[in-house]
Amino acid sequence: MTNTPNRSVERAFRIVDELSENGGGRASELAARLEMPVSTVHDYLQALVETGYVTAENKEYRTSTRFLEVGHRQRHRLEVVKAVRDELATVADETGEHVTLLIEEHDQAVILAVQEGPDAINLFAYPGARMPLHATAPGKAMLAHMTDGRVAELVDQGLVEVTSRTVTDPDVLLEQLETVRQRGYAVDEGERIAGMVCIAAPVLDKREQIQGAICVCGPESRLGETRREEIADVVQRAANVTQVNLDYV
Amino acid sequence: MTNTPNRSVERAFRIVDELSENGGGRASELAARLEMPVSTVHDYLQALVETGYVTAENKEYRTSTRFLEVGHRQRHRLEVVKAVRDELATVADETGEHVTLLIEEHDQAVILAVQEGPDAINLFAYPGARMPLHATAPGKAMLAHMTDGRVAELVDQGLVEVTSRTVTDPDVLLEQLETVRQRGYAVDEGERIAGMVCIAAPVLDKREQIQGAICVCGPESRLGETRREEIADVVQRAANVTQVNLDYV
DNA sequence: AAATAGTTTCCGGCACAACCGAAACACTTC
DNA sequence: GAAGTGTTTCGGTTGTGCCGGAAACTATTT
Repeated sequence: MTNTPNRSVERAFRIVDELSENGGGRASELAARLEMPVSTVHDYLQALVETGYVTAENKEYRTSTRFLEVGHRQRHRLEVVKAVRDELATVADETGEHVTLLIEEHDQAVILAVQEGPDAINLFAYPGARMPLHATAPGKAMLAHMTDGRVAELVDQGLVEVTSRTVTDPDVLLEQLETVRQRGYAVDEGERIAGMVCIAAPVLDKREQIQGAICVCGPESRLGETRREEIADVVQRAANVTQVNLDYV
Repeated sequence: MTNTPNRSVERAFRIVDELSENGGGRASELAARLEMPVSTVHDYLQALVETGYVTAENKEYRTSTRFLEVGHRQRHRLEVVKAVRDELATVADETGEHVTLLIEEHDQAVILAVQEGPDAINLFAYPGARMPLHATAPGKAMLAHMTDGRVAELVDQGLVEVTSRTVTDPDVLLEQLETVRQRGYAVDEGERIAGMVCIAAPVLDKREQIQGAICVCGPESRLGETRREEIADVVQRAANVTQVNLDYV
């Protein structure tokens, strides 16, 4: 399975990752961190600069804006983004909270768009940010509509504990997913960020395939039982509209 | 100079570019387009998927959201973006037009942030979008503050004609750059997009090094002589504020 | 069902390019 | 100006990327 998937490619992106995490660096720094010979790292950096995906400014290397370009182009093409159009803004207005659109990719939940309502808490949410599926409302909303086999696989990979409230028991998770299917929306109570409650509805296409999730996040203090239900309604409506757009286009 | 900058890296990113341009594709498609053996392309795709920068969905490959992530992280770290904070929004409000923040990278002007005013024309402007320096107001604003040597180098590489109005004569360009330095702002009259006028002011740091440019774009019909001067004032003020933030932080 | 065509995936041996040690080269710093 | 730190160049060896060919799928047609 894990044969030899082209070492050069793997190494090149290891370097990119490292650059991205530390916001840039010098050849020797990277070499030390990645435990590679300096000369090798140097060769790679040179090659990466040549491609235009890395820039060098006086021996300081950093990832270039080409990543933004590629990222945005792809996002633009994803149907969900088109379909969700101004729904996110509506939800942000109506709830006042922090609203995001997410999709599933590589077994993780990834943010594609962010819309902050007037009272939104400032979260570390930006397009491209990723998080485990089982520890978030949108993740659970999406999991609830995947095949049992797929879910089992993910469970097997282990349910990482993000906060003390994170669901790590497979049985509890499966039970919650059933609830999600019944109610039509998912909730997370400080399972990813302590003190934050998130409510998310799944976006499905006409074949009942999961395409993403719309998520509202706010502080626990502000989200009592009744307020949650209100929000759940708004989010579900937005998800439905999106679904219609998706099928129509 | 152009020795052998790691062929694998170059090829990997050629494939990424191709995927990005066409919004994805199959192994054989790419192989045909890039004139490479299918098996080779297949190997690369496999490796790319392994890294997480490409996703495969039932034999359809596309660039993953990791590009967004890397791009946004870097953008977040660029000082100009922090410094420009809400200035863009102010400019968009005051002018009503399409406002962008750009930097220079790899001899091109690259958009980092977009803010649309109430009357903004819908342009193909997104973070990461790039354009030639000499054919845009922000580009000229930045060129005006680069060393003569640097400018000469770029001129030597040729001044591509983007529209019929694009400045392609080196002498004219140099003269314009001088004007930019005197007036403090640059103008482009349909030199990149026919019918669009752009006005841009350079953002410098305390060492007079160019850090970026703020740009306002609107339709020719709406931007008469007096209106342009008004906009020039607004943009220049915004650039100044940004500069102060930049030096202060 | 069986046959056909068009893919993707696997395999393996050869050639050549990645790899990295060592040396040369830039720099600071004392 | 010598010593220290980091970058770049060089080149021989070795391991791995490369790609032709074949097998395994998938889809479509008869």
